[in-house]
Amino acid sequence: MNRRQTLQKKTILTVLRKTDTHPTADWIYDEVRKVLPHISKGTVYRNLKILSEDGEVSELHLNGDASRYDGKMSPHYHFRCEGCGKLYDIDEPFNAEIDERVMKKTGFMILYHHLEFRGFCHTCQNNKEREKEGYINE
Amino acid sequence: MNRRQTLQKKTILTVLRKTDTHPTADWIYDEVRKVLPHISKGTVYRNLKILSEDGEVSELHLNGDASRYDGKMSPHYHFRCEGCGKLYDIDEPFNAEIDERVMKKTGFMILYHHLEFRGFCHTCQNNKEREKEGYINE
DNA sequence: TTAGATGCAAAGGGTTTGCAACGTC
DNA sequence: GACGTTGCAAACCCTTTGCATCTAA
Repeated sequence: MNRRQTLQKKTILTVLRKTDTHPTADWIYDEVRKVLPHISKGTVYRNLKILSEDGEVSELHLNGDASRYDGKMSPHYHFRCEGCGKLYDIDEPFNAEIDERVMKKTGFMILYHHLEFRGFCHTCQNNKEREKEGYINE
Repeated sequence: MNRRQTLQKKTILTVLRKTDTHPTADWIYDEVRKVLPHISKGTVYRNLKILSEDGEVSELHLNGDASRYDGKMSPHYHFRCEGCGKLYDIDEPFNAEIDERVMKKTGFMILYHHLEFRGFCHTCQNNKEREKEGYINE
């Protein structure tokens, strides 16, 4: 099962590498269609799966909605706002020792870890303030 | 919008508290049906969402499959085996300071964080060994 | 009494898949 | 030429929802 280099796959990877966001398959599909108008969603999904298996991108399963994909492969952490759902990269030093420590303790072979912070971003904190003050009601 | 205590909700919570696994809604549905044979899946989903909103259980979005629910509410970490997909609780001290630190650095209001280790469990490590030795082929 | 909860079934929505045609190696 | 890949559409499957009925408070 040897992988082939297709225009579709290359374009998907380019799109993903070019953005700083963590797009959904749907967004990627729209973006790729600007270059390859006839690409199908199935192809996008198939390639995202392949790229993820090959370690070219990572698939993030963060909430109940659609998967998101990350073209930034250096280890880094995330922050998700529970107000607006936006995902941010966190510039916090990656802790490599913790894998080692847990590996020793558990005997599991640990390859990496995901760390995600949850809370409210600046905008949503402000909105909460305004809610409290009575400007916004639900 | 006042919450009511129903037999369905109580049973779901009991089932979830009694297990050490991280079951899917479907497994919970089957389990609850042993006691309440006429409960519907919609009710299970609705209650899981309510319990999760109320902080009684937590909903884990770990991979592309179905959501899993965790009745253990004390903060703890997870390990997911990439071989068999099994999820384990990790007995590693919960790091509360890191929230504080990232909060100061970013200005985000951080409430909590999720940490998940990935790799291979004991069984799957052994299987990989056997694969290498040629006993298992793909 | 009344508004929240249930059961049922249908709809939703992201993702996967079967298949014939196509393109890469 | 062989076989991995594509486009298309239908199928899948987990989850949500509308609605009449029921029930906890």
